[in-house]
Amino acid sequence: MDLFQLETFLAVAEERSFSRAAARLHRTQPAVSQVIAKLEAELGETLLDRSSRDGTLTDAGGVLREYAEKMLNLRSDAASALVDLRSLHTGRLNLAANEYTCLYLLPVLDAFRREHPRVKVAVQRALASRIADEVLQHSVELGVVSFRPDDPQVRSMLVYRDELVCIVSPGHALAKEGKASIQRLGREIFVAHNVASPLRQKVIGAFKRHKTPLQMEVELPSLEAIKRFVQRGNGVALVPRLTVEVELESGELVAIAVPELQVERKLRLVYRRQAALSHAARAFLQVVEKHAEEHGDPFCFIAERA
Amino acid sequence: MDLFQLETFLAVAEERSFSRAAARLHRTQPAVSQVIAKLEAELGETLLDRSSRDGTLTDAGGVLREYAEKMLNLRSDAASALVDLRSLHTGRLNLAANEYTCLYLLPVLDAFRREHPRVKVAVQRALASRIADEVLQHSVELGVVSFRPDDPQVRSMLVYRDELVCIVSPGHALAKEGKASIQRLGREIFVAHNVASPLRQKVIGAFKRHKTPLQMEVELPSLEAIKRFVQRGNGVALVPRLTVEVELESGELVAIAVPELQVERKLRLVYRRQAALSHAARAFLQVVEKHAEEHGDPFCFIAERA
DNA sequence: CTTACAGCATAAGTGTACGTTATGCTTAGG
DNA sequence: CCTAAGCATAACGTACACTTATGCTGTAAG
Repeated sequence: MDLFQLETFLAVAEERSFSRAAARLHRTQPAVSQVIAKLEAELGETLLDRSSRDGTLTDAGGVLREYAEKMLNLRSDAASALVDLRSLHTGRLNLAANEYTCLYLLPVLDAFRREHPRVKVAVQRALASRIADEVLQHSVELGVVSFRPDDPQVRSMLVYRDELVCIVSPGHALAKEGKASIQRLGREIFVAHNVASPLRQKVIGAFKRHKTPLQMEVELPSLEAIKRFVQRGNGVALVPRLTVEVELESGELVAIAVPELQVERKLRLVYRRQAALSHAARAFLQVVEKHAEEHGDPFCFIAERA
Repeated sequence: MDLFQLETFLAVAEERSFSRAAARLHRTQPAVSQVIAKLEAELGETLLDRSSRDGTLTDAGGVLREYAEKMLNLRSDAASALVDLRSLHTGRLNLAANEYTCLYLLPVLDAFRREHPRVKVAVQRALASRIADEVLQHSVELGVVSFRPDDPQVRSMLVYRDELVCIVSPGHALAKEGKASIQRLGREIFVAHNVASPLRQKVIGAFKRHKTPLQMEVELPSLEAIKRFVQRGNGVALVPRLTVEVELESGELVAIAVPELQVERKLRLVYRRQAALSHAARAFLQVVEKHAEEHGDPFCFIAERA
């Protein structure tokens, strides 16, 4: 029992004639006869009442007709579901990002949603160290990380350049100056993020190189908490510029240039392989490219390892 | 997109491997590869992520899988529905009979229902003259009539011999005698059925042949009414024995033998063609045969024009 | 790093099966 | 009784799908 046979059978049942069905199917009458005969032989049932000459179905034919209609409907449903998927009228996009890189996603997601409003988007918060694994295990399709993953199965694409920026409250002694040496910073209380990250190591390394003591006596669990703490006039913090853009703009926080501490952060989209991605994910990559092109620096899009 | 392709696709999706799917389908691995490749080409979509080597589906593959499962389930549902039909676990039997011949059907229907309790039965009351047409137009599959239809498309089978019997009430003058000549009957009031039927013509003809006047002054619309009327002591009536068997047994009515009025009634099942009948109808014919064999005369089954 | 193996793709050859044209059979209508 | 319509059957060619054989790629082991 095949869809091809059922299609032929339904045509005969609807046209109430072998010859007319053949015409409709752009085949000859014997072809139709043979298909029906084979189907009947396979099922062990007569499907059409030849004696009546009016193409009436037998009881078995009537039963089969219902199922045949359902199956053929499902086939066209499936076809249009695939078209929907391709044209992004449906679909789902699973992303992973950590607290900080998540911020990068927001404007891109905005653009993506505008272009493909029917595609569901889910951003899952994850530790940066685990994102590559999640991509590999199909938990998510795309992830945002701030370092190049070493697993060769994971492709990545540079999507954003960020930098660490030293922030103080507007009322802070350093705020007026607008810059400070690393030695000067050493006299301040450092507010740190209490997650082990490559960022943290870089900062500690820089201080060590300049033989400057680092007073890291306050550790807070979220960037939001760090910002609020600094804003109240408590010490200084080194955070990705992306996370404080709004506050720097509004003057709630002030950035201090520290020549010895120019730490660049490269954000990358990581994914399995272009071909293995869903239509939604591929479309997302396109939006990212367009977004990068439109915004230029610091949204400097550089394709690496395409 | 064919069920065969979908079956292959589902096997691969479930086994998460082309090779294992091939083994399950008793085919070789290249065969599976080719089927999938062709399906993908036809749909213009990659269905399986080859890079992952763990047989994961792409988004299109995931969408297709759902539809494929539904379709294949429908196919097996259809197959078992046909088996149900064949084994008479389902089905429907439409019959037609008139007021009188309906009585013949009752014990047969009883036997049929005992054998095939899941088959629905509907007896439609119809005028004898229209039953052959209804059979031809597929309104019903089987009909019971008391004459051989002349339409060559309608097959018939003799299933029962009945006779006309003259009935009077137990208190009637003729009841004691148990028999009467046609001339004697001529002196009685005849209660007739007010439907034009071949039966009626036969009776009138017999009286004419014996040059006996026929006092047909009461016409009633149903056999039930005629029986009740005669039972009250009003005249006599000629009715099929089948319709008064119960009353003759219980003594509510008395049969009078009339040598000149021996009218035999042959009941026939009419139908289109054996091959065009539903499983239920064919089973019904078998039950009729068995019933006739078991009960012998007057259930004398004679196959005519098989 | 090299090798071996696992797994899918590709190629070439073969058989089945479906399509075609030609024709026969059955039934309805003139 | 003859003709026409409609389905079945026959004969034949082609195309598709299965097979075996082999290539390619990525992964794991030596």
